[in-house]
Amino acid sequence: MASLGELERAVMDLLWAGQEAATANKLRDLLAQDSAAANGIAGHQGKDLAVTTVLTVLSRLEKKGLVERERGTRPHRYQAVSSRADHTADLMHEALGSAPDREAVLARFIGSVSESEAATLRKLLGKN
Amino acid sequence: MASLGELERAVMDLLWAGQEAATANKLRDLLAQDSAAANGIAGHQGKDLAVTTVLTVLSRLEKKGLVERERGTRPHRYQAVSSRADHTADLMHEALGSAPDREAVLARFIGSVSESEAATLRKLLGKN
DNA sequence: GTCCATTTTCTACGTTGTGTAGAAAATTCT
DNA sequence: AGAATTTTCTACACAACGTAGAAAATGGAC
Repeated sequence: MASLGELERAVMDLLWAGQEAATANKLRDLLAQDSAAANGIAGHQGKDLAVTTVLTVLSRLEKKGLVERERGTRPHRYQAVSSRADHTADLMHEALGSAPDREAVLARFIGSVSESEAATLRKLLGKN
Repeated sequence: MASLGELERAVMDLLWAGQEAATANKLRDLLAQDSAAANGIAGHQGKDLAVTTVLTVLSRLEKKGLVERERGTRPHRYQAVSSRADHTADLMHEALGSAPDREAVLARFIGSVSESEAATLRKLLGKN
């Protein structure tokens, strides 16, 4: 599937966090804020990227099928195709599917899950 | 963590499949066999790589912590550090851990698991 | 102890993915 | 139409990976 670079990931995180579709400019601003926060608010006014950079990344994410763009409105608006939870679950399935011995994988996986997660899983499996 | 290239993955698959530590030459031969089989046995005698290529890949895998080498014996012998099941389960945990909303991820994950896998999970989790 | 065959390390090149952005084209606003 | 905004095109640097030759290290034969 698609593994993401650092910036691609940051953009997806923003899209996943926000509920509405966002423009490239909006995303650029949010990225600047985030990086400022990351460096401690002191002075360092977080590297802000060129809008074209953000647009390039968005195009690549669109090509990878992770992002959808509304071409109708003039500043195009972008949104994640699927939720972070769905995407992450897909990644987990992808990993699981890459092994021929799925049962063994599940056994190891369960073996190293926290107790609260185990509880969550029991609940989820119980209902069916 | 470490994402693997195509050849790196092929080498790991061989190491995971075999129980004993293997030499680079042995792995080269196995890779040639595999690629021959992949192309249908007809003639195409599977591209065989230079041993140095295999050694380079093994070094990189060692640096990534996926492979361990015995330096004592003269043709060094290589083996996987952890089983494929362990490695795959680690990847799943890595994906899971990358999301802030783990419960949601688990819900999606369980939602798209086959019935037999669900059964396996119930068994592994003890409780009903 | 020297020479040869085997093995390992070092170095390198081509390709692809990603971060980055300027130049140019397209579109909208006034 | 002209100016401002937005999008596309093109490009470059850097890292990862597939690939392997050249050179160095090692072990065995004589």
